[in-house]
Amino acid sequence: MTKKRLKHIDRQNQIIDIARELVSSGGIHNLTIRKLSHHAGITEAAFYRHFSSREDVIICLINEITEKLSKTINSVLDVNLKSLDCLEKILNLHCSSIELRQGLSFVVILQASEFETYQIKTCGNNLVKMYLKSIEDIIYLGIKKGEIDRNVDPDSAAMMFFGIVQSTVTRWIFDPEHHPLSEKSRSLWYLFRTSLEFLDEDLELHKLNLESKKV
Amino acid sequence: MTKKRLKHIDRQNQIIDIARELVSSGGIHNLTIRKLSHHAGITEAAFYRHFSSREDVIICLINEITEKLSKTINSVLDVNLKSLDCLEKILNLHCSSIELRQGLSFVVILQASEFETYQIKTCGNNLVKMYLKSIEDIIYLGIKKGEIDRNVDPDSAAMMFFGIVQSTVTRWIFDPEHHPLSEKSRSLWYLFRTSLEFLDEDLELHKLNLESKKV
Amino acid sequence: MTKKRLKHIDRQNQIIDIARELVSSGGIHNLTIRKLSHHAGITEAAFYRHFSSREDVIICLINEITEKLSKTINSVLDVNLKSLDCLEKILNLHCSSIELRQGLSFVVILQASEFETYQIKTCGNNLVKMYLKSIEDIIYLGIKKGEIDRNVDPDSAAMMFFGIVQSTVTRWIFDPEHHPLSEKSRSLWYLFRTSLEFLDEDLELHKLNLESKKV
Amino acid sequence: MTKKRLKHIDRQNQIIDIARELVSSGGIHNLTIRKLSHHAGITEAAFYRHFSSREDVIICLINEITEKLSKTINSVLDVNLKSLDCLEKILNLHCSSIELRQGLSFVVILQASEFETYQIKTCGNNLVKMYLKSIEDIIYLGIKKGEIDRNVDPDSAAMMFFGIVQSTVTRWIFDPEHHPLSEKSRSLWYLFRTSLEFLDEDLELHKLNLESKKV
DNA sequence: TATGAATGAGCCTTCATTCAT
DNA sequence: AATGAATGAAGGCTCATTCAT
Repeated sequence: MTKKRLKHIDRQNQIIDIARELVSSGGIHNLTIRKLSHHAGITEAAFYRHFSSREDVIICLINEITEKLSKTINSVLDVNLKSLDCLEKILNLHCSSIELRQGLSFVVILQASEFETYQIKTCGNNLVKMYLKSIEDIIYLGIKKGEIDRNVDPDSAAMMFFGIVQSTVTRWIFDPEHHPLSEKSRSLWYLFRTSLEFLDEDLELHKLNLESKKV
Repeated sequence: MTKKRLKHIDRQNQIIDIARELVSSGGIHNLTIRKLSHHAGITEAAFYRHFSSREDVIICLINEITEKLSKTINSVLDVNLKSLDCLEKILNLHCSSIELRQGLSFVVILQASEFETYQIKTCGNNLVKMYLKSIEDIIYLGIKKGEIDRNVDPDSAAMMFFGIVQSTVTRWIFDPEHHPLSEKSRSLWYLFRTSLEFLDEDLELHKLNLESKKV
Repeated sequence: MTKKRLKHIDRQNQIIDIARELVSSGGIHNLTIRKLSHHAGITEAAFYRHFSSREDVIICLINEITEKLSKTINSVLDVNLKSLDCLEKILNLHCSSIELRQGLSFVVILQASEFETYQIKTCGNNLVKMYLKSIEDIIYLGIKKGEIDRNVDPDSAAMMFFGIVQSTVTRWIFDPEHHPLSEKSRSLWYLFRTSLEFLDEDLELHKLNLESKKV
Repeated sequence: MTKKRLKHIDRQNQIIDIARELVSSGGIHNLTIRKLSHHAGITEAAFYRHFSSREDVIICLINEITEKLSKTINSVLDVNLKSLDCLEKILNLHCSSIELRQGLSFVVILQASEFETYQIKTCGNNLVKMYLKSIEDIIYLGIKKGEIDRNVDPDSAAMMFFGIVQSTVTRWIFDPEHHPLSEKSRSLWYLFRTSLEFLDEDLELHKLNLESKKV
């Protein structure tokens, strides 16, 4: 075992990682101090050196997910893409094998926290709020840049986007073989985009229309 | 206690009702035989006269929800409405206080079953499939009747509809006060409808376009 | 179901038979009122019409076994055989498939009752005493008739006979395939007989010896 | 309570000892985690620090008995005695108050394991096999050394020896006062010895016979 | 800093038995 | 003569957490 004598911060991160895996694979009540400790190669008592309670781990886990998710979204934003391409990229990232392997997607952890203590719920709430706000901002920008129909309500669109992610994950969880995450998300994406932009042919007509109005 | 000596069927229904409340208010691991029995005013041993196991209750609960949901959807279909109006009605029903009070909505129970035993998961899967199929059928009909754009993929649209319900419920659970179910669902609905039908102005342009092409 | 509405006595016998099977196949704590009732096709409450308690059934079972065993031994005695041939017959009966099928042999039920209530233990004690007494009587007769060495202590010999049955059954229970009841009992029987009678060659010498003494 | 905070190995041994007593005094279904814990002065939860399950204790108990029994037999063998004297010593040890007090004799534990799980049964089977093999070896040696009749089948003789132990214990359990273990075993032993060796008088005749044949 | 022993509350489930109908 | 509903005690076991060493 080379895992012994890790620094405090490293041990914490290790435990958080294990926590993510446990929740992903068996729901939040698969997250027990025993399993956490055993997987980390420490005693149950030693666990309490690094976290004050089970609640503490869950909160840290959610916060870490919030941060990572925020970073991921921001990294996509850095690239100078159209708003819709940004959203498409984000959706693809959610469905990528990478995110799945390292924690199934934030959706699962989020749902898991729904009925926990007040503090945990608050963290879950922050995660939702942060996520929706980020998506909302992208859509708002898209409207400003004329890429998205100005009649679209950014908040609702963000909710819808989140709904796509959620329903896709739910379906996938219940029947992983028949519903690969990536496939369905593609056709859902086209539908979603349709609701935001003008259909291609309509768009052209739209432009013509606008031009004729100008004249 | 005046509740003593109920008939088998009545006790079963009573227990299912309590089960629904317990899951709604505290997630599936708030559903314990102890709580179930105490709320029903019987001993834990007596519980086993009416259900063979904890799993049994959950399965019955999910099946009952599946049935009720199916009936609800069918009852809406009976009325000879446009497809989109049907869907709107269904969405409103999901958000109505009635459904909430008697079980928070099927979404919560569904999510709760994700990490339970194989049998429970199977029931959950049936619930999702039934629901999506019902919505899909309505959309398919709408396309046939020319009320919905024929380019729309019914399956994806159903998923999107389900996503709307899910994200709305999730948000509401985390912050019930700031996000009353009914309000948000309204604006989400308009967005959803837009993605299925032709936007009004575009529709006209569309017609014009078609006519000009004819000429 | 034609089993319903049996006469009291028939129902009792039926239950005793089921009890025997349950104990034989799973030890005495496989004998539960639930299993007894279900196998008999009656409710648990109805069981108490025929027996006053679980203890009652066990006592009746042991008594019935005591009676049957006594009859079996007596039936063998009727035939006018040599004492040793009687014992051999009895041993073979214990190992016969018939007795096994209808209750594995009294040995198992006997052992099962070792740590039950005082009353049950008393019945078990009666069974042992009756059995040993019967065997003892046969041996005593054999000595009187000059078929068995007069130095043999009938009580001890009976115990030894009982020991053969017990150890054979024990071995068989733990490894039924490698130790068929009938095979081993045969060679054990020869060994036992040797300890009672004179070895053939010695017997002849013995006779010669006696004759020479007479002269 | 002054017994608190024992070391793992000590607690384990203590629990095994209690287990032996419980089984001895009330059969295997008197061995409950509750009783085990109470007698050990710890909580039921604490029990699980030292054994993984009830099955685990039973297996450990049987294995420990197997080891001790093996050691006992081997210690007797060390002394350079005649085979028959060895067996007599072993029989006496089984009946000695020492072994009784510390676990009633292996016979009871053996019978207790008959209807338990596969793993427990396997351990019981090992115990029987080891015991019979040990006795068999002693008898085989006796035959080789000319102390035991060469016509004797060692396996059957071992079974017979085991049978003596079993029937003696059974009788004693059902009626401890009227059947002290030691008394009966003595006369049984003589009978058993007779079946292995030549009767004294016959032996002399035998010798004469042999001599006359030589002439 | 880490461990090993222990706790108390809770889990699901089965048992023999009772009693009103 | 039988049923259906209920009981109280006990079973094996897991949980998050504490504390002396």
